Amino acid sequence: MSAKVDMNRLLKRGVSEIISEEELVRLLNSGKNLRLKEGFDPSSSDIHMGHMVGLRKLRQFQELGHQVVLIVGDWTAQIGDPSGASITRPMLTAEQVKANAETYMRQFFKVVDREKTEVRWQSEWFGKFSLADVVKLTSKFTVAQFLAREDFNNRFKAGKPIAITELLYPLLQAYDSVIVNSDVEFGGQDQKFNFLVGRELQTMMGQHPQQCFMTSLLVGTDGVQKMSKSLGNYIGVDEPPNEIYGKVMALADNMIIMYFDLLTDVSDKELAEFRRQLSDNSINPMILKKRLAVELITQLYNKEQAIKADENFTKVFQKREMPEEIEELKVNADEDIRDVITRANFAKSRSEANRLLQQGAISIDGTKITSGKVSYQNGNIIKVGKHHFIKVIVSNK
RNA sequence: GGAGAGGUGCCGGAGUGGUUAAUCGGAACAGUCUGUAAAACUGUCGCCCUGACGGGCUACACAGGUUCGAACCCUGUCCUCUCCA
Repeated sequence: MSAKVDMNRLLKRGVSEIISEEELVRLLNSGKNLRLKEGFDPSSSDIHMGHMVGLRKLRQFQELGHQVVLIVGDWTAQIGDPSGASITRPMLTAEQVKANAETYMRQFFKVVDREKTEVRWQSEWFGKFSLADVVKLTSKFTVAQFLAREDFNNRFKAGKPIAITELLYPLLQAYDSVIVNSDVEFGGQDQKFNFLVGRELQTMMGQHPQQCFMTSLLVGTDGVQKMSKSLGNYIGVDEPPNEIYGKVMALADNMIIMYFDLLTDVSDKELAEFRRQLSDNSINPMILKKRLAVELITQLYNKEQAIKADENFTKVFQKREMPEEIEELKVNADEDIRDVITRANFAKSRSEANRLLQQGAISIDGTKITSGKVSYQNGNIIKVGKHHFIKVIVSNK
């Protein structure tokens, strides 16, 4: 193992809290191959940049030779994580869980090394659980212990409901740690309580308690709330390069540094330089966002795709030219253009298409259209808004 | 078992008999501007006909009812939440 590991980068960048850091450093220096536990809920399957902060950490640990243990929470998925706002979640069928898990893992391994990952399904052990086992497990903890958790405490004080199953969630998660003999558990800061229960349970069961590695929460594209799928302020890991590029370019300027810090490998020195340039206005923030977009797409796809997306952006959005590839659509010679753009999915309804028409958002070969009645010629390019294009193929009846 | 609160458009949340397709905020979309798919500004934002003017239809949990007229009043049903025991 390389002794020249950049501990600062590993243990500081994108890290919110480590319990305990001292012990973790000791373990890292011991030469032992650590088992790094990360769990996920197959109730949702998409990974976004917010998750990527943690996945990148796993990757960095893997590069030091450690082993990731990925837990598929097919059992806890049915309970719902209390850290979320909503308590009730629909029960998923076995097929749904399986499909979600597969999607999740495909995305997970865009960042994490599959070769150094062990995948375990909760049902492997909880499937055999009896009521007696559940009672035994619950008997190890008290209500007071659980009420110490901030989320539970707040809700309790506010007279808001706490489902009994929610209390079970941390217990099950903790039990996972025992089963896989976890050395370090990874997750967001909101997982702290669950992680700590894991430590206690492991100790009770005669294991060395796991270290808790909590990564920073990434602020979403709205610039206010943490990135999450349900808030719709996310950039998905699985989105096409052009989408990712676009969403990055749409970020508010004051988020640039945070994204570089948490999601890329640019050095601390360079980061400081970016900060300076932004504060004294010696650089157009747009330039940095382009760099950020390229870095991210390179990580998730490859350099080539990143460059392609970069070129596409410059062409289509900055120079307002047409993209390289434009989809084709067959139209009838006398078809109303509002029907055409509705059919092309540029408008949800004809009414919406009509509004676009009135707003002057539609043009054919660069000429603005004000009436729905137009005649087409093969190869006409219809443009809707700033960046929707379609090439017309006239079909004669 | 008892007491109470509430279910409104993508989301949050006003409205409590007529000028309400329904204030406002957010999201989204369009336009202007710009060194940026940042910011700012303007507009649009149920469906359908119309280039526009204008018109039609469907909507405020569900089903009935009262009324010239109901998201708003009454009855029933379903659902959610809180408190006391």
